[in-house]
Amino acid sequence: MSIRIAIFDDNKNIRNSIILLLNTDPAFEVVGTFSDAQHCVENVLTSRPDVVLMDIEMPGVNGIEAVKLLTKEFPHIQILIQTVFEDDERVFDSICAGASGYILKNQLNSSLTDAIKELQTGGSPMSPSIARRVLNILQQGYQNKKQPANEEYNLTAREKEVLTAIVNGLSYKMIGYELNISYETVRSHIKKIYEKLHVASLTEVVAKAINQNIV
Amino acid sequence: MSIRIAIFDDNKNIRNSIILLLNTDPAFEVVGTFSDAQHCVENVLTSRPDVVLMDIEMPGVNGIEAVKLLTKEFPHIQILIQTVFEDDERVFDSICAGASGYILKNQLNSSLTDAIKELQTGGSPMSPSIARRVLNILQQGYQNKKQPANEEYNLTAREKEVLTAIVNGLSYKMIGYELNISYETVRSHIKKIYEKLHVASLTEVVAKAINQNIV
DNA sequence: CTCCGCATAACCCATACCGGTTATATAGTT
DNA sequence: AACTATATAACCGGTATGGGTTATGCGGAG
Repeated sequence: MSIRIAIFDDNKNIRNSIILLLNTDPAFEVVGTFSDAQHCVENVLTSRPDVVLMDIEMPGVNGIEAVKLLTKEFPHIQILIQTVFEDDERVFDSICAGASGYILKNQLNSSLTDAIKELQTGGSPMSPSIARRVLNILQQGYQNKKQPANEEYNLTAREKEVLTAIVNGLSYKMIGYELNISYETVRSHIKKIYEKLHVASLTEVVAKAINQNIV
Repeated sequence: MSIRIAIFDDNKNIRNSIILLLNTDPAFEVVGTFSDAQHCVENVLTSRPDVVLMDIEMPGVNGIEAVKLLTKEFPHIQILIQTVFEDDERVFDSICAGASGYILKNQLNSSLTDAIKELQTGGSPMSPSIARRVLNILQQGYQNKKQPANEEYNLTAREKEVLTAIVNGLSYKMIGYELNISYETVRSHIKKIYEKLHVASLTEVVAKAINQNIV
């Protein structure tokens, strides 16, 4: 059974050349071509494609918005972004919107058919230059998240338990009940935590614990 | 000028077959092969490769640790992970450690040479199945980060000021002083905030404010 | 012009939290 | 055996928070 494909692209020439290309391989069947994404949900509903080829720059609803709409309605649909843009912003937004692949138009031809087949086997075709951007985004996110996590406060296991309970909003009394220790023991632990984190109130503890993800 | 390549892999057969493969193309020059990453920094220092092929599973220092060490010492080095593993954990760690590409061993051969060339032109070769995982990681990170940020609590500008002060660890008295309002007014605002955030203590406010980045 | 949201402010009372200090038992170290 | 870290526990006194209630002045929506 052939792979059903829908094409969204505002450029008629590109649409036609893609159709020509895909028709040379019996593995593909173009079931719909659309010049805008205004009615993409209905278009997909009626043409029932396995794979959607999506341009980004289009009049009206842009490709990224369309991806959001489509993945919301059809969570398992495979969407391959094909565009001339390769800025971080659009790459990131497309992925977050739910695209399964992202390839550049300047290297379509041979790779497009491979890319579609990869989509069907659970892969995510990506142009190497796009992949580089994706990696950079991930690495940056990692740094932003993990950077302040370095400082070591030498909290004991018990103190971390208490700390977690505090961050979860429990009162001293509740913490004592949860950990099967007395109210005063909870206080003892918390005093120690205050010392080690160099703070003097629960609010500061919570802020510090979350921001430096100690919990 | 040919691309200088260093290989880290504990399997002698794999090392040899990679060398054989790369030697068929004059664009490549293997300048070092190492069975472990114990002395990877020195190895790279002496062999001066443009591209490092790195296995993950190795005795002693594993490939991900090696990537961290190498990118720390040589920030501009290109490291291509080649492994049989494709679990989220290792993919994520490798990228965060600073790898520029990640391909699976079961599809080396033809693609390895292409991958190395892509690295040199600023691309990040990735096996499609790896790329899928990377996209999933990004999408999840996005959801975790952005999802809880949507809820609108209808805090007024003043309430947000008070909230920020709370998160910064100020006491009611200090907040009053900072905002030039009375202690009791601060309390009034905080009571309102409790209502709107559906909480009943400062610790909960701080945790909620930070986690849902209201501040 | 009246009602509502907002910012301001005050009061009472109860409970929670903070700081300092002290103490015991246990386990691991030197 | 003496020392250290950890977990446990208690007491006192002081300050901070939390809940409920009420009130005033201002500005915008109807």
